[in-house]
Amino acid sequence: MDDETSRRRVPTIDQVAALAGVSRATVSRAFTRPEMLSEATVQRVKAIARDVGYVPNQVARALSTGRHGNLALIVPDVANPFFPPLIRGAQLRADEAGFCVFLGNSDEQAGREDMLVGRFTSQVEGMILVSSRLDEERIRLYAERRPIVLVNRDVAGIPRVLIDSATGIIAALAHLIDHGHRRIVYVSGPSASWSNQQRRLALRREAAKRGVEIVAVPARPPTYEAGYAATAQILASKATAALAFDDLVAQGLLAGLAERGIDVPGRFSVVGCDDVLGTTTYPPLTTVSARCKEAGQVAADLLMDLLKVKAMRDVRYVLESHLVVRGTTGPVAPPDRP
Amino acid sequence: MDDETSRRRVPTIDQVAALAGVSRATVSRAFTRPEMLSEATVQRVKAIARDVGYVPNQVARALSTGRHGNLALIVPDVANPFFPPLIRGAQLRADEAGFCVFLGNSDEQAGREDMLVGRFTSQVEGMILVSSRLDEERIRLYAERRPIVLVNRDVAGIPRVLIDSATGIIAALAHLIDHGHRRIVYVSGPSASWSNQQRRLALRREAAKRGVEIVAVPARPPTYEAGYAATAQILASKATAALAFDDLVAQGLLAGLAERGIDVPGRFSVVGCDDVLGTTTYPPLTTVSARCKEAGQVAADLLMDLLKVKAMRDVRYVLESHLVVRGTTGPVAPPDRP
DNA sequence: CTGTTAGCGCTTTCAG
DNA sequence: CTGAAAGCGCTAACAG
Repeated sequence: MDDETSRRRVPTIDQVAALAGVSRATVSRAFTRPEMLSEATVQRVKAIARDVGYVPNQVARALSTGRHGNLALIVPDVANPFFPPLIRGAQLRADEAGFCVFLGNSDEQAGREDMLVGRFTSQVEGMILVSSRLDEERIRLYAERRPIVLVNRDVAGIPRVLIDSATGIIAALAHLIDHGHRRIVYVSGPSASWSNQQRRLALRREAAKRGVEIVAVPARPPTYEAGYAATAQILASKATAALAFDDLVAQGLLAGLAERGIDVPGRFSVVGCDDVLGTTTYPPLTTVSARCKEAGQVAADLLMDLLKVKAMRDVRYVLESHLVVRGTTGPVAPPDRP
Repeated sequence: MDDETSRRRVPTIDQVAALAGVSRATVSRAFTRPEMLSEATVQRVKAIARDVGYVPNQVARALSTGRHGNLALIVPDVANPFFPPLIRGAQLRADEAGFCVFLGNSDEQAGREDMLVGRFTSQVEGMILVSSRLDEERIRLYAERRPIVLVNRDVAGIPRVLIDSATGIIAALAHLIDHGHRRIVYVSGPSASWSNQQRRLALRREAAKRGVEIVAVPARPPTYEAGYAATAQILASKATAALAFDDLVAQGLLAGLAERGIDVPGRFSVVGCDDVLGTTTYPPLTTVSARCKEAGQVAADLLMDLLKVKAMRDVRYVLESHLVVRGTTGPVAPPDRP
């Protein structure tokens, strides 16, 4: 038991009950179901509670009810610009519903994610796992204990929200084609990534349909450095535009281009993906908006719905993306005439 | 009581005890005081626990001990690139110490911050308030209930960690002076901000000492847009370099400069602050590194120390900053000779 | 409308 | 070294 510092003088339900001359149940009800009590009793109890500074102990309440109004959000890396808006979105909704949110950072490691899930389980009513690295079996196991919502991870039977970049990618391709581009490189990301697969596939399919050529150049891991390093190869492909796996890669490419004195979008067009860098650079990046904030909101809403209904439905919520045209795309340059 | 969905199948201490053929007390001790048990018992209990996926219920433990191993971190805006590294840092330490962290987003509003603090109080052992908007009185009040550590907020008597940009700013100034700059603008941030005051003051003092001229141009709120919009005024000042309140503002300025065809660093030098954009842009930004990640780590460590010692010391931890020279600064341009 | 009676799952003396 | 028993503070049937 502790203790002198942290719990000293914190009044309990019994003290209030004694003072008010009622039972503990009555005090409890005065706070949780006042409509069950006479107006007078409620007032009296509350007045006394206020006097002695009584506040129901959430921990005790949680132990008894199993509901503590907490949820957990686990992401691979808080510092990756893709996640903060998502976190923000989820938090916004949680806040509105009076929920507190635990944040976990898995560091992209399944082991750490596993540990975090364990640590959170008893303290939350449900969890949101973003880009989970856990294997399906494990996810299913945890989902049996607590409602779980997945983001950007497609496991049948587990509620999930997926950001489908296909729509945006297709729009981006159309945009480039409209501007006369006929040979376009896709700077690809992690081959195991659900997002990368989506993007690559959509691009390939659409390009075939439209009769333009796609050249794939890898940038792995998908970072600024990788994009920068890929510049030479991209240029060598004789393409006039590039669509990058994400904004970070696109920025790297932009840097590589700038360093070679190649004007963007005058001589080369670049499209990013995710829209996480916003307009923080020059020229502002044309990109496929991933709506990560919405993904967070939807996931949180979904989770809290599940909590309410206490029924596990097989939800697969797909968020479409769209193209945001800014300053890095333009008409294909006229051929050099020396 | 609930319930079928949310608590179904979560193994309890009793099940493990039964399976291991020991008492609950022994299982409990296997996790909290293994040194009290024989090595063999500990192993056996833990093995079984692992098999059935037992993890001690933090809520029950908290009710019994008064300690729940949670802490809260409240920031003004998760999506502001300054905070994620800080969050990451704090979390890293908390994790290592077995703490779970609640994340709160105050949206820069004192009211919301206040509400969050209230909501968290009963569930955490302590809190970290980053760039708190609460007034001192309120902070002091809360600090009486639970240990509180402040980041970038200087309230006497409350443990705080401050990122002192002065050292970095002075280095930046020296760097610019070395390159021949004699008239430099400071693109200032929120006047109420502790950080802005630090930066401005350091710059002013050092400039006076070194005999160079500082021109202040405001960018409020400190955003990309504000930096961009300030470009004209900055140019009009006839300065040859600018030091921006933060990296976002610096980026805005960079965009404004690029749009006018002014070469950086050929014709104009720019220094950012905080080092949150990293090298994600071209040219890579010369900036004053704020070591935000360390700030988070120190704050978390400090808080957990406080928790251990149960004594409130008046700590004022100052983190110095330093200059990171990248590609946006260079020698002052030779005068135009038409 | 209000009281009684059991726990929620875990820790912790106190005995063996 | 291990077990038995007594709660931590609150909620939730079930009776009245």
